[in-house]
Amino acid sequence: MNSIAFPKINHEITLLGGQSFAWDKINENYYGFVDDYIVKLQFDDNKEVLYWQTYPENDRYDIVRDYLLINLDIDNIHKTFPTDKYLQTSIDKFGKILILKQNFLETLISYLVTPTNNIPSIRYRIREMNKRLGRKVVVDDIEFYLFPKIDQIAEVPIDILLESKLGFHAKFMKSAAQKLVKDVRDLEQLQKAPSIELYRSYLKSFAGIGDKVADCVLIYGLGYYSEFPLDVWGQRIMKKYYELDEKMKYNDMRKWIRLYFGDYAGWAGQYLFEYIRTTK
DNA sequence: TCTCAGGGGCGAT
DNA sequence: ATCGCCCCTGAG
Repeated sequence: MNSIAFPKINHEITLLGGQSFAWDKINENYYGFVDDYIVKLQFDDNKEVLYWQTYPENDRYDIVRDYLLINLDIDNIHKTFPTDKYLQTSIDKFGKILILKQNFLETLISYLVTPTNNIPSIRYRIREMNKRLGRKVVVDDIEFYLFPKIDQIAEVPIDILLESKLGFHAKFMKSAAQKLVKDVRDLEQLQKAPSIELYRSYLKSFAGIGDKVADCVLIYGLGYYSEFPLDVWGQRIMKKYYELDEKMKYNDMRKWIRLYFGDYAGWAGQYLFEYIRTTK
């Protein structure tokens, strides 16, 4: 395994906390599917050193660096946060949490599975799909499967997705994949002149993507850290802990949050929800 | 064995 | 604007 100095990141929360469904912790090692690779990570007890390797092609540091935002100074992000007792307590308690830079297409497809599913269930279903459509990579005698290519999902018979237990999400996934294949030119245009509002309205033009899923794709798949996905649970927390109006709507709440938490509101959300989830 | 909610969104009223 | 329903799984 390769090693690099790595700032103290709470890897447990970062990798298994629910922003990504790609990681498994097996014998103190983390294995995850990232683009065309299985990535293996290991952290020393002091969280100062990261050991890593990529498979089947080894030593792809660029993949690890970009995915884990190795060169980003998280302290600078913390400085943008408001003085807030919950946030501060959470950072003191958990240390640094990272928002992973996930593949855009994978994030979009994966979050179509999230409505009315819990995290273990989402992870299970995505792995079932990967088994059927993704490339197999064996690491440490364990079989892993990569996330399928978007055109594979576009062309796959719907039955294969249904066998993967994707249920009523299957048709959304397939039609989304078809739309993504068809929209290559539009996506290139969006990448040339990226804008959060253009991306948001593009995302919401997909069947199966509403406000919440759109925010998830914006922050986790596109790196718009100002976005703060609000599931029913998050809305409940905001109402209770920040005394927001009981009838406040999604978009009004989003505006309030953006104003209060600042440019990295979504990043702040990782700390906030983790804290409240574990100390309620 | 059975019911039911689980990190939403859609379509019909 | 509100309200069933979507498919499947595991918890109780």
